[in-house]
Amino acid sequence: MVKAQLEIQPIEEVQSLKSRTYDALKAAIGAMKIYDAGAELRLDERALSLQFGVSRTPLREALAQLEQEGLVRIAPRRGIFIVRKTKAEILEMITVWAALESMAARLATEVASDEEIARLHGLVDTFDSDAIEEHMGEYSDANIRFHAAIIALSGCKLIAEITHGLFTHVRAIRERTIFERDRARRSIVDHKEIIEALETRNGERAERLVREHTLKLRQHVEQFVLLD
Amino acid sequence: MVKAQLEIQPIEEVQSLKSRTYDALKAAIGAMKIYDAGAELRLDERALSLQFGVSRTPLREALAQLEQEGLVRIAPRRGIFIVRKTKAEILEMITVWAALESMAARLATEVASDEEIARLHGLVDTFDSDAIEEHMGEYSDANIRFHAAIIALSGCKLIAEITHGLFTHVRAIRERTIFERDRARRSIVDHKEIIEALETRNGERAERLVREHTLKLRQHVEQFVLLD
DNA sequence: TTTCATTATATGGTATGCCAGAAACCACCG
DNA sequence: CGGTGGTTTCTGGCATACCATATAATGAAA
Repeated sequence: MVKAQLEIQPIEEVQSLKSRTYDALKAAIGAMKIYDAGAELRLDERALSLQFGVSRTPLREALAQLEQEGLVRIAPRRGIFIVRKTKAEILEMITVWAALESMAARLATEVASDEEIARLHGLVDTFDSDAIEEHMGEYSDANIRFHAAIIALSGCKLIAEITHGLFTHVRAIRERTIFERDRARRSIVDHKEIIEALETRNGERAERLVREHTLKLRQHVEQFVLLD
Repeated sequence: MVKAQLEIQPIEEVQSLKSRTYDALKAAIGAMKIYDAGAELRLDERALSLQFGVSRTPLREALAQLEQEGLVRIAPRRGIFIVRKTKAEILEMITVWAALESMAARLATEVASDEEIARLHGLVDTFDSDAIEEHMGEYSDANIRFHAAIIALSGCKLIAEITHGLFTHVRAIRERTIFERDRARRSIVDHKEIIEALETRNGERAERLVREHTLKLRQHVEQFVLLD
């Protein structure tokens, strides 16, 4: 049915080539298996400018932003390289994640509505029962969504922003993670406990559970992920 | 005495105009009272390029980085504006700070040496006794150094990096903070407690004290800082 | 005098060309 | 055959010119 009134939609804000190039580059880097042995980490400005169909100027501005964000390193007169994070750096990222998400959980107990918290159940129940093994691939995504949901519940945009930035880096090593099947199951138990703490508005407990849960991940990565 | 062998020293790594412009711009913005009423928030590319004596290209790359960092906003065809953070955003930054520094304190109890922790005393004892009122200006700096020291003790570079970035924004409102004289005194008490928790390797307590201390600051800013 | 359309101008966006440094290549010499 | 010095080439750094759009200025019509 066509509405009687004008369909006003935000004018197609044609973004600048710089920002579009930025997005495209970021996506391309994200989709790349940069930790594989033979991975080509060097970026060629002129080649990229041809591939994207833009001149080097907006491309370079996009690269400058990616450099600021830590995704690439620009070596003057040497080349532009995709940055491989060291294992130590990944561990630090997870540590920061633990700090931020646990704070988010605490905030959530103060500001989130009962309905919002209840909605978390939908993000864990999906993987109840024994179907876990078959959905291991999906588990990781669902896992991420659960944690993102808690952060959203805190209402703190900055925490969401920072953790999202961290995720960009961390997910690149996801494929190098050896998921023992038991981890997913234990994880779900943790998640349910976290939800319960949120529901009972127990800020201290929610914070602690989230922190410990994420620090478990850190330890797991430290033990089982091969890097460097 | 002149040594018999050549004095090799790292060659003066002349930074690119882009990065030098970035530093200069960041410093200039930092030194500016951007929250004053009549503050000129608009930046003129061509004027800046003349003032810095560089062309617009490296200047724009520096601006792109500052935009990524959230210090300026580039409105296509409209202008480049220094970003004023809203009070809500400042509060979020302090919240993140609390989360990260409290995690840093926890880490410090695990990895810092006794000597390193002992050195913290030097950062609070300075303002012992009643000399506080006269040094109110310096207090703020010393305060910052104390917190930075704890973060350094954690050994987590990423926490240091992120909080440093936050500080860039937060210090801009420092001059708008009404410091009741009592706050500094209570602050010192808090600091001493924190040191004690670190010395006794009480991670839980150190984390809690730091969090509560910083959240006090948040509440103080919420109550007494005028913005927007 | 006010308003609206037109024009001018200012400002950021993009493309391009040249420059300098670094690396690769090569020829010459030991 | 290996190493050294010179030359070429490749790549990023920078400057500049031009373009597109937003805004200001201007003037004509109501």
